[in-house]
Amino acid sequence: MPELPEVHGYKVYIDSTILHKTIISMDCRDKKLLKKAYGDFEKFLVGEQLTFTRRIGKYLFVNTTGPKVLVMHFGMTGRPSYYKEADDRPKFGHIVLAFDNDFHFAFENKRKFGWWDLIDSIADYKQDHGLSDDARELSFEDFKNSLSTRKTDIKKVLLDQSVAAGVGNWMADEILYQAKMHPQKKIENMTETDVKAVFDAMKKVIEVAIENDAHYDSFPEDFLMHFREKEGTCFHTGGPIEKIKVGGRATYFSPKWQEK
DNA sequence: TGCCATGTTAGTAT
DNA sequence: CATACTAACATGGC
Repeated sequence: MPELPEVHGYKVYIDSTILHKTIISMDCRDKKLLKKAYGDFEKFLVGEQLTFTRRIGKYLFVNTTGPKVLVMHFGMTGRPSYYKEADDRPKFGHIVLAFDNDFHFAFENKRKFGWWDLIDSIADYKQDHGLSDDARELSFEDFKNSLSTRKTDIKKVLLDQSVAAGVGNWMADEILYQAKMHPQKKIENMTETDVKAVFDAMKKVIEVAIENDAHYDSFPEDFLMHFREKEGTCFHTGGPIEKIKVGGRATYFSPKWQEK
């Protein structure tokens, strides 16, 4: 479930493995994962090198020595994998690049919700897809301004990639737990102090998750991740963790701790 | 066996 | 245009 911290980790991994090597071939088992024609990917990637990456939210932009930028989105079940022997292709490595050092790069995607695209400009893409600045770098001013026009539940707004790019379902629950905010709290009923509390919690959750390599088990003991599953008990109140639907998404929270 | 999960996108409705 | 709701996408895991 790659959200901002996981994709950050993927970026670090990719930066340390496949940059500055010439791509000698590409293989794609399922063309549905490609947003452009397969021939375009071959044309613009084979013979080129990947130069540097940039992450905005859950999107990873990979610059090349050619005219195009490769965009990767990992969907719900994606991850990168770098390996040597062609026989070691991962089971769900649906897209593979081969490099001139004999190593391979697989874009693993168990449930095929991830995809690749080829674009001309990151700035234009960000604009056209309504992506906000990455949540890790987002300013409080921008966050506050995005919220000011909204009237719906805070959790729905947190999941909106035009508000805080990179926040996904588990992060939204964790942020609201840390901020002591009910997921269905209406934006219009939130004070500036409330908004700041959510913003600060968002920054904290992002940094803690990145520090721990998005490894949930090593998160602090008062993080919701540890008792998010059913039968969980709130660290602070000892009360139950409840599961509801907000915006069609499974939402876990502590009713005693997170008041409306 | 059948439901659930994840993130985005598209379609429709208000 | 903003917002909201639903379905679709794919498929492993429980």
